[in-house]
Amino acid sequence: MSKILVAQHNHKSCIKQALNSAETICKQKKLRLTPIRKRIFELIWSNHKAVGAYDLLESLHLEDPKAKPVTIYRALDFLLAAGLIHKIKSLNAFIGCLRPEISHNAMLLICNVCQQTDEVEAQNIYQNICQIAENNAFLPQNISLELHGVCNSCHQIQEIDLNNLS
Amino acid sequence: MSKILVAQHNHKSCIKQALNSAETICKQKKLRLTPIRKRIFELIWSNHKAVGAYDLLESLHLEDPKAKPVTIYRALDFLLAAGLIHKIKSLNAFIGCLRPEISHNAMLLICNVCQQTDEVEAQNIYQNICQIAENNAFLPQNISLELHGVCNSCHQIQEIDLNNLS
DNA sequence: AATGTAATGTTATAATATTACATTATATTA
DNA sequence: TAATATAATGTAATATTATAACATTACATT
Repeated sequence: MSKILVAQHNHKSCIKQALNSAETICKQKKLRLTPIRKRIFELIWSNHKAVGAYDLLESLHLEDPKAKPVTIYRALDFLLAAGLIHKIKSLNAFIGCLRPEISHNAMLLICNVCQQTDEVEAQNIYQNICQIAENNAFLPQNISLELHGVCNSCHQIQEIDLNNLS
Repeated sequence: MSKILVAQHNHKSCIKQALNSAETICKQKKLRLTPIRKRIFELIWSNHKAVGAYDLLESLHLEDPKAKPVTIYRALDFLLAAGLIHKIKSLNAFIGCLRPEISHNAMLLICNVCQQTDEVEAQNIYQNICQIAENNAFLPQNISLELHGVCNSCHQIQEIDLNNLS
């Protein structure tokens, strides 16, 4: 089951699409997606797991041994500001945004088993949150909503494993 | 307005109540609220602002110059596990839990102006989140929900300031 | 009192992130 | 196009947050 799902996901086209999208957005917003920024964006997109800044640095070192932490953090700052990636605060890690073209109210679903992160629309939750804020006379500026758990694939694998054991 | 609100809040009794509550809970759960843990709990409760681990260390150093980071982190781990404090992931900081006696589904309201943090019940949001998770075949294990913005007091102050200026 | 478990002491270091200043590349406009 | 301003990158140092490993002490249980 899991293997089939993996096979179905053509990640190369996934990266390509993300890059195209990023380039379009940067052109529109007149932001400069320089080679470094683009490369780090690609590295973030190398899979669907959140990646730490120093993991990125390690990857970049293969191509540019002189790269320094600040290189990574500058690129991350740019990509965050451009809305092209998310920072997962509970992990101090970064993940590509699945829908950068629209300002969306998303919730991150972070799998504790396979570490893959998904992003789903959560407009009504955001409305709910803003309502509660309003009830408390609190002006919302930034929402951080992260859900850790077990994704569908991993859950199915666990079920299968349990069946095999019994 | 702000001054009146501050005056209304008797923080000494606030700390005292938090401590009583913590002691009751630890007794119930057979957890050991040792002097160190208790002291760090008090330091966290010294105001309603989230506090960093190294700020706590600095405070503790006034009483115990030999205290080390790990002393703080161990106490924090204990207090977190006991449900007596929260970690605010977006700040890497810690805050006393307002309702440790009940397992509650809370949302943290973090003021970007005065840094004070409030905690409000958000049962329906949690239900919402779990519903969306279910729709995505995702098993929720842990929710991190942090809302940054401007609290009532600070908002009122801003309004007053604006009035004065005009 | 003997023993096992939990808590703390102590040292070192890992992991994450930023500051400051020099240099280079790009954009703007004179 | 050259002059200038602004943005991006290079480089070194350091700040901030957090954990690992092992010794010792305190506490709980028998």
